Amino acid sequence: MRSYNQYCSVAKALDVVGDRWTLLIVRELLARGPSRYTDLRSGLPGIATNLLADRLREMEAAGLVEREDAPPPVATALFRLTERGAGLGSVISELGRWGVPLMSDYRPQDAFRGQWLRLPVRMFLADHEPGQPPVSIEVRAEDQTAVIDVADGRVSLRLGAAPDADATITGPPPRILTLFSGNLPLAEAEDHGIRITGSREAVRRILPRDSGQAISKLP
Amino acid sequence: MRSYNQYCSVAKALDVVGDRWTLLIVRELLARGPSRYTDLRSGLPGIATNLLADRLREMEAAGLVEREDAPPPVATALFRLTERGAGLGSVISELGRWGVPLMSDYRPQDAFRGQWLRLPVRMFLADHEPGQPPVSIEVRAEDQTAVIDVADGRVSLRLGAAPDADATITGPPPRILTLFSGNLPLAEAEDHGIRITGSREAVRRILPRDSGQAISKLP
DNA sequence: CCGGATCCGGGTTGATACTG
DNA sequence: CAGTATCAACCCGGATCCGG
Repeated sequence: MRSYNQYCSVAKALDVVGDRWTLLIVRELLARGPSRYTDLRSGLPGIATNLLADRLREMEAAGLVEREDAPPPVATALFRLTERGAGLGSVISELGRWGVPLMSDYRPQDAFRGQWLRLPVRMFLADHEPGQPPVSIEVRAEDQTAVIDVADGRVSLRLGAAPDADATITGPPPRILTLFSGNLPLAEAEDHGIRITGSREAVRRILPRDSGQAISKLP
Repeated sequence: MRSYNQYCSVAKALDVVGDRWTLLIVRELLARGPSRYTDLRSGLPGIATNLLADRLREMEAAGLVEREDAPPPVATALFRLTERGAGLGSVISELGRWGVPLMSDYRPQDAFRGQWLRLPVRMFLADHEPGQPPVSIEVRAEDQTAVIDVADGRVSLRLGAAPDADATITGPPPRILTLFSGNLPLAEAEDHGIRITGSREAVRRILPRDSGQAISKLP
């Protein structure tokens, strides 16, 4: 990217991360952890393969990303954030928070990935009964499956299935987001395309208690 | 900007503010308040005039900016942030904080504007003696002049001169930044191109007490 | 299948000139 | 002062190809 040539820390930061796709690559590495090239590509639907390669090189040169050659047997490289790169987490968080109201428009061409739930989970959900034993909740949105683990008073999300989950939540991504943000009472969820099986108590345990104003009301 | 077409609030946010120059226009409106077109242009050195006009139109359409026609006497239009646009303040702050270490490279072609000190002032300076009477400190960096007002335990910056200031700080922008960030002890400042006149007590009152690790050490 | 490199068309940006 | 017009240069997106 061309430099803005301004002696201002915001401009200097944008000189480094202002290129198209750069911050989304950081988002992906934050959400997935160290990733292979191909996994990054699938987590960044729409990116041209040459652009991903270009950006990763630039980000490596800028000290945001490290390329780690895996040991001989696998022979596949991993990309991971450096500490400096991970320092962009707060920027991503604030951008994501600001963008929440925009989630009310879900267009057919919008892609969705399970790991993109990690930020909303951290932002909206909490364990309201930390004393209780751990539970796990499977989330199925579109064709993506992820698992919310609740333990030690903390809520976290991982990719993959959990056949023995205490509950499952199934529905289109925007409905699930609305549910998580506190704008869709659990009681009304089933009327809006959400299906819940198993322990509703487990779900109630982590949903926001007060309705957030985050996402616009349902139509 | 082309949409990323991803159902993720970070991607949606970047769909709106990810274009080149857009966040810097927000920075400028945050730092200066409602501004005329020409003032924006001078606060965004390097921007092409057609791009500024384009961006302002897009930002108006996106609800970030309002165009206010001033009352008859002046007959000049002002651009101001909407509440939604001002909500980007935390994004700008985090970007600016992340960019602080990059301020160690000051290149000859880097432009500088007095209002760009507003973020560093808010980030680094504080009134350590809130009980004392108000003071004002004039800052001269490059050809820019600004005034730091200290009153009611708060520190703020405004553009313009203060002939009756209690103290003045003069020096190149990077040295002043280093001083503000706590990485240049006041005692050594004069050896590094900083000139201070008037009450050093007034200056000491607002400088950080502990040396921050923000900006890299001096060469 | 993984991890890119190369090529090309089109859209965006940048610089400058010009205008009400 | 507040933009519009024009055009060249650059960047991005999409497709294709290539070596392990």
